[in-house]
Amino acid sequence: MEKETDAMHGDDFAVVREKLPDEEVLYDLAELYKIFGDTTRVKLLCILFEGEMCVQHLAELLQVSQSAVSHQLRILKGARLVKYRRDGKTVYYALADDHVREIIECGMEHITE
Amino acid sequence: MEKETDAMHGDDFAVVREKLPDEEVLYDLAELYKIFGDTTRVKLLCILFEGEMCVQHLAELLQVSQSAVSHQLRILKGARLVKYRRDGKTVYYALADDHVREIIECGMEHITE
DNA sequence: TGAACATATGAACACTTATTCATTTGTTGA
DNA sequence: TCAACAAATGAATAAGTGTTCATATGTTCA
Repeated sequence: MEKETDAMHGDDFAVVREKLPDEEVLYDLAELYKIFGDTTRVKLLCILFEGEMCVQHLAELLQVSQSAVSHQLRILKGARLVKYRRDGKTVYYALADDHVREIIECGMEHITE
Repeated sequence: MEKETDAMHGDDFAVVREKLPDEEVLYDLAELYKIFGDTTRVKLLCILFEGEMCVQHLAELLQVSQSAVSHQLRILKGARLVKYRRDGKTVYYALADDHVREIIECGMEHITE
């Protein structure tokens, strides 16, 4: 019985392991979601749905310090979720692409079900 | 000029605030993504794509302790991302619905682009 | 009932992370 | 060039999180 059970597990494991994404992909996936897992960052991204905005205004809208926003924007930038352009002294941030929108909308569906 | 700028900001803010999801929704959204933002949990969910599995086997597949898996399953259960059924001494976990699959696939697209 | 097994849970610890504060970098206009 | 402003950054701190270890709960079978 024990032998049979072990064999069965072996097979199951092999099948599942085969279909499972690579360790690295799963790690990157978790890292991506980690970025969305913060209220400040999610708010930033949602605000940018409406178009580009400068750091100061983002801070005002979010009611957090300029420094805090800047730190978070750095993280979003690092994950290529936002892009930016400089116009004189001010820097305008915008969504990098529509993936961001899709990901957030996908999560929204689960929330508002 | 300063007055005009302030007025503009006021309008912008009002427009953006109007379209922005409620504070509570954004909080819940971040909480949801926070759950996906851990390698162990993402792996658990991906494994469950292939069907239900008991705690012990999940632990073996993930190479983590039974306790660790159990703790993480508790979190997934709390977020209604997984469901479970008891059969004797063993408990089998499975995905709660297809939302989970969609959310993970959505993130995958961003990774593998 | 009690031994054996599967799972769940609580406390503790190490590690990560978001914000704040102080400072620096970069840009404009006088 | 220098003062004023916008944004970025580094260090420090406080709060949150995942794992481990020990133990409890729940179930089966002798």
